[in-house]
Order: sequence, then structure tokens, then C-alpha cells
Amino acid sequence: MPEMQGERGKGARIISDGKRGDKLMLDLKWVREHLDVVEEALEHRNSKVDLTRFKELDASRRELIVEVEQLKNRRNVVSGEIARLKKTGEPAEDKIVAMRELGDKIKGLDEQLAEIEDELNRMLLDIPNIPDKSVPIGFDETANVVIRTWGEKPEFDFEPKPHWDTGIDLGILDFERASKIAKARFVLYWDLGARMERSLINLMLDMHTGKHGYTEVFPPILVNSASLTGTGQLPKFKEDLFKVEGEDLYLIPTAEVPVTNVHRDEILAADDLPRYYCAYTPCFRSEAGAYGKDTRGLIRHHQFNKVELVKFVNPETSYDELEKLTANAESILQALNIHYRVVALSTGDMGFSSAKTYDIEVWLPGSGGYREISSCSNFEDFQARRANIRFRENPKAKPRFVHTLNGSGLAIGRTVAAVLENYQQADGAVSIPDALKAYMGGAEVITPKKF
RNA sequence: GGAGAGAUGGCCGAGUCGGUCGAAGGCGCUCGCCUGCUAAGCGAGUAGGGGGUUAUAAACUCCCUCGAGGGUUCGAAUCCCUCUCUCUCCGCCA
Repeated sequence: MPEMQGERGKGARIISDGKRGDKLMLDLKWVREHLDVVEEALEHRNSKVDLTRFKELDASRRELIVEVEQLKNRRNVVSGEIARLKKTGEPAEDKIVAMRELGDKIKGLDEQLAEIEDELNRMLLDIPNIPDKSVPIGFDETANVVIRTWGEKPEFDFEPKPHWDTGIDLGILDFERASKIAKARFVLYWDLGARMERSLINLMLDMHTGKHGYTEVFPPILVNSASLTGTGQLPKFKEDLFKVEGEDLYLIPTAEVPVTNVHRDEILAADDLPRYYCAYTPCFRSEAGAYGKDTRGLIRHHQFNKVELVKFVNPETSYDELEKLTANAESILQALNIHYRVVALSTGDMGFSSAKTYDIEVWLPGSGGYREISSCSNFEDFQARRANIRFRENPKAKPRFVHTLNGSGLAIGRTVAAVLENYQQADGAVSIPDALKAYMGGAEVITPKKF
């Protein structure tokens, strides 16, 4: 059965393309030579890996390699001699016997080596990315730093309502029917609600493809475990995913997974870079650890829509590209004229694979302050190494890992929430942002309706 | 879902009864030569990865990889098993 791949006790091996001794995630050599940096990073990220054990394994790995390769060399040489003897009809029995013994020895050593590499591999898969120097150091979100704000909080001469109240009153959000059909943390949109969801998707795709230079992609929404390992969701965050029974397939938690894996195991040319992709997809998350959190409204659902921005870039430019990518995501909220702020996440709050992350937090006047609506990250070569995405500076150069970035541009459901809360009126109606009117068939306002 | 064919280097494609095959040949590409220019022609080079040595250089050297994993063997691209993918036909379906 297909799911075997990832579950045969060799899980880590799935990212390497199956060949022994090839790339081991966070570069083995690099880790070996920067143990102090790794140690510090692990601490800042509230993460732990047994580096002493790592050193032992690394050392014995190399010893074994030397030993086993010498033996293999001898086997190759003698096998050649045997071939020659056979050809001339001379006896070779003694050599064959000797090689039989040698073969057993090699087999034993190879097994030892495989065990060591498996363990090393697992350790490396558990080491998070090393934060960039510019990332604020801190234990959790309280150490995050606000970088800038845009726009103004809207003034209301009434008590602004949370979007779920507005949405239910207008009839456009139907949580009851959604939970009947599926379960809690799903929503069914009616009429102009559904239309707004679709309009936002189109507005975002149009802006990113038309103004910001992204190429639109529509990828598979079910992906295999190799793809999830490439972007870092597996093996550590399996419980966040929905898996298809009996298949090596998972519902994507974000379009980052299929779109980044577009170039898995590829070597790009220098002038292929940078590549900008944007993709609309539904996303699926089990929200396993989120009991009781954000139970109302559109904020935290098992299924939600998102337009995602993904970049493959030359390592030298990746931090500039992060600024641009963040600005591209921000431009959507600017077009909608909704107040937000940009926050640099601290070392303790960043995702596992990220070297630096900006969150864009949108203002939700009705339901409580600033909420993340986009998360823009530079992964440097972390994902590229796992997913084996490389490029050549010139046709003769050795392949190097690209840098990958991504960010939401934006989460659709949360954007709907932001519109409902920021554009609500005293009479309970919601006016349509100018940028959305054409997409919504010229509608100016959403007024209550029953469905 | 049923029946069959296949998976080799950037691409095409050869690999005989298992024995210098990491792989003939062609195309493409790179460098050089030649040539008023171009084309043609000539010569050389042209996979990825992991070790050793070294300055984490160059050079040298060893090992691994012919879809993936496992097996047989002194030795496998070549034989056996499992899986994945592609193609053709039938069935089914938006």
C-alpha cells in the first residue's frame, strides 16, 4: 500500500530520493561546523535536540563510510580479476570464496551505517530553521515587534458587532447548516456572502498576477507525504493534517505545500529566478490543539480559502524579496482600505521552517483587535534543501539551493471577516468596499435576507 | 477496475548467454580551431550525490546512483520479488 513509504521505520529517507548518503536536510556539514549556532538557535526557538549524540553519530558515520568504502573498493577490484580469470578459463575459486566473506562483512557494515544515518536523519528533521540575525529574540508572541501600521481604525457611533453576528443577521453566514452538513468549524456562505468570498479570490489573483508579476497556479489539493516533508509539515506536524484513508495523500493545509513542491528535485537555471507564483486553493487543517479557541466566526476553520504567494529566488536577494512579498500582500488590504499592522515574529513565535516571518494583522473592530491575516516568511534554503530545489549560477556551476518564500495574499475567510467588521453600518447593513463592487456585480451594500 | 507495453545521462536511444557499463550512438549545449559573416566542418568537454586528502581552493582519489525498495550472486542497467509512475486498449465517469 502506498502509505508504506512514510511508515516503514525509514520515514526520514523519503525526502532523500532514496539513495544512501545523499542530502540530509539541514546540511549535515553545516550543522557539524556550526554546532554553537545551532545550539543557540534551538534555545531561542524553545526547541531541543541532543547535539552530543549528534556529534557521536556524525563521527561514527564517517568512520564507517571510510571503512566500508575501502572494502567495497577491494571487492570491485577483485571482481574485475575474477572476470578476467574466467575469461581465460583459469581457476578463480579461492578469490570467489574470499569475496563471499568480504561481501558478508560489507553487508553488516552497511546495515550499521544505515541505522546511524536514519537516526541522524531523524535528528536533522527535528532541527528547526536558524533564525535570521534581524529576528527579535524572545520566548513567544509577547516578544514580537510591530514594524509599521497602515490606515486608521474606523470610527463608529455605535457598538461595532463581531462579524459572526453581522453575517448571521444578514443571512450570508450559516454556521448551523454547515455543522449539520460537516461539523463545527465549517461555514456555509449564502448569496452575497458567497459572492464576496469569490470576489476576494478574484481581486487578489488579479492584483498579484496583473500588478505584482506572479504567475497563477492551480495545484493539486491532495498531496503525498514526500511533498509535506519537503515543506516541513511532516514528520513533525502530522496531527494538524487530514489524511486520506488508505492512501499516501493528505489534504493540503496551505497551497505552500503543492506550489513549493512544483520544483522539487529540479535544478533551475539562474535566469529562471526569481519565480513568483500565486495560487488560490482551499486549505484544510485539523486544528487539533485549538479546542475552545476562536470557536465563533470565520477565524479558525477546518476548511478555508486562501490565495498564496510563493517565490523561488537567488539566495542573495531573498530578504529583499521578503519585503516585496509582504508589501504585495499588504496591498490587498490597502485596496480594500482596511487598517492593519505588520509584525516581525520573535524567534519563539516563528514557524518551524522559517528564518524570518512577518505577520500582517488586520484590524477587527467588532471581535477583538488585530488578527493575523497573512504570514510572510523567508525559509532561506531550509525547504529547498528538504525538497531538493536547486539552481545553477551558470551552466557549469555546481547546483546550489534556492531560497523559498511564501505568504498568504490573503486568507479569504479572515478578509471577509475584516470587511464585515470594518464596513458595518449602524443599521446592520454592510457596505461593499469600492475595490470589490465590480466583482460583486455592482452591489453597493449587503442587507438582511433569509435563506 | 480489467488486459498489455514501458521507465537508462538535458533530450532521443543502444545495452548481446549477468563480468572494466556510469553506460555505445545521435541531438542539444560549452570551449577551442577553421571559415568574408552565417551555416557546415574539425577537436575536446558535457549527470547527480556522499567520503578521503586539502585552506569548507584547485587538483587527485574512493564509494553510491541506469524509476523506487528489497533479494539472488564473488560480481546486476542486465535475473527474481514488491511498489510507484507513464503509455495503449476495454470498462466507468464530471
